[in-house]
Amino acid sequence: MSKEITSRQDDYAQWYNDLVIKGGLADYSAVRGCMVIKPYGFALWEEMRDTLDQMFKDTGHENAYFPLFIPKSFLSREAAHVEGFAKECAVVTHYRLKNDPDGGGIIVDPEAKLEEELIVRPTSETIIWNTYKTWIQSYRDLPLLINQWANVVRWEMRTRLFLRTTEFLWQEGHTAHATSDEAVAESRLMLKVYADFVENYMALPVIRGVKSESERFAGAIETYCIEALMQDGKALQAGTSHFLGQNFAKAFDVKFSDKQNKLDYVWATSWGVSTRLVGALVMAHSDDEGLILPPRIAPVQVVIIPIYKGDERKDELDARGKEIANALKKAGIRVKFDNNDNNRPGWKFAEYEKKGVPIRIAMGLRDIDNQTVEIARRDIREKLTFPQDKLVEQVEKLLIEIQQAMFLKALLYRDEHITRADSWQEFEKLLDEKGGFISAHWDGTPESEEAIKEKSKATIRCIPLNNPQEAGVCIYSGRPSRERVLFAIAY
RNA sequence: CGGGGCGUAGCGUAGCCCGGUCAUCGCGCCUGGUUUGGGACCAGGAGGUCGCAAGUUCGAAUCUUGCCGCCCCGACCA
Repeated sequence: MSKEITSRQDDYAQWYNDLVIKGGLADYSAVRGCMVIKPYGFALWEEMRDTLDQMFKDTGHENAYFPLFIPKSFLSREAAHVEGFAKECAVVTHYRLKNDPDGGGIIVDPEAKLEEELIVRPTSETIIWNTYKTWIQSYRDLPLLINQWANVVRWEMRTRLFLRTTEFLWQEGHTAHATSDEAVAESRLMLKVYADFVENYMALPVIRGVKSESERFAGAIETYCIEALMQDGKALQAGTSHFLGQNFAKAFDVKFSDKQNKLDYVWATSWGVSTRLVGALVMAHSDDEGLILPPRIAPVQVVIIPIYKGDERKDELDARGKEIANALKKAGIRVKFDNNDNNRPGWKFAEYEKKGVPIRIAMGLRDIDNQTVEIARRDIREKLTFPQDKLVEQVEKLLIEIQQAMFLKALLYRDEHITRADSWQEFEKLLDEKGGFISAHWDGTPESEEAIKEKSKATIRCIPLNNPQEAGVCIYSGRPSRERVLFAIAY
């Protein structure tokens, strides 16, 4: 990313929009705040989704599906929850349209008003816990470990492609447990799953932590989160896992009999990641030439581009290209052989760079004669010539190398952008000039947190897990503090 | 919902101050040909109620008023 682009916020927004749109991931739609995810973008999401889905299953979870609509009364059962979501709900009030008797178009039939309005789910805790009530009677029914892949709607005031759209795709896990400890362990386990996925597949280092009280999920006792850093120095919450205590069990009256036949409310967790992860990927890894996708989740890992000379030996080039593509495919590599003759090689090079394909293999007559190919790495934009034999091994090795290099580059950037501040002046100066995470003492009160947010726009992103205890004074209030927490301007 | 900017062909735009061959240019698209190692070239062609509505005027993309939509910033948030 160039200096000029980082220097101004609106240019950075433009840079990001261009990456998403020109990279072929998504477009704005006719509906305000919603986006169309294009085939390439959806293929990327599918790679991420399928990987996560397997990780959930490997940790004992099952998929299910719950309704899109939530009766209004459900939402009000948990007080903090309703407060958190009421302001951004889409509401269904009618179920029929009719022709306008005054001519012209079509109108909502006033006679088709619903007795109880339906809320388009902003999240599914309420409808799910209403269901769990009928599923859980005994400790033998526990733990209940369910995930759903779904769309949700939150009527946000301002939207951004992938990062915040009115409708978005996500997964939400909702589990029920016999003990508090078990539920806490579950929410921590899922945080680990998320962190592993984002770091190992998305090549994006994250900080694991817990949210402060005021940043907590509406209805949670504890919110665990992973926080990533974007190239403009702003933080992005990449995933959350909540320990819900017995709040939802109480609100929806979900009790179980333990081994001693004693009735108790169950303990709950919920956890989710969304298509926002795609946005994180784009912002964290791209450069001015376009997207850079990490090999492990790139929908196309290798693109092969033949370079023709008229019709001369075209068949030979095609045959050899397909052969190489098949060999790579057999090794489990996602490969595309692009011999579309409508575009010239230079155009294709640029196009696949914009799409972030990790490896490009170019092959012309020169290569056929020399038994070589040209391999170009997207991440460091390096071109090298390799012999065709052992190409599969070479590509496999390179994909791993790229994955590692991308993670290390992001890690280096992230670590360089965690800075300690010991005074308010230092804190403001860092926010203004450097950005990133700022590690500073905080007195632990919501009042100081709020005042800091008000004055600096920075929020507490998290209190890192296993945070070292260290005596100090709050950068805002001057009162004693036991530990540093991470502040940042966030998306 | 506040502040800023913008709506002209599929996309990006010039023209708007100062009303009158003015609907500009680039990309893309279609046809034919030559091409293909970093976004090809030549020739020909299609595509527009200048966001919508009203007003001023002999005459409006251009001036006035109202509306609609979009983007960016802020508040809100994953």
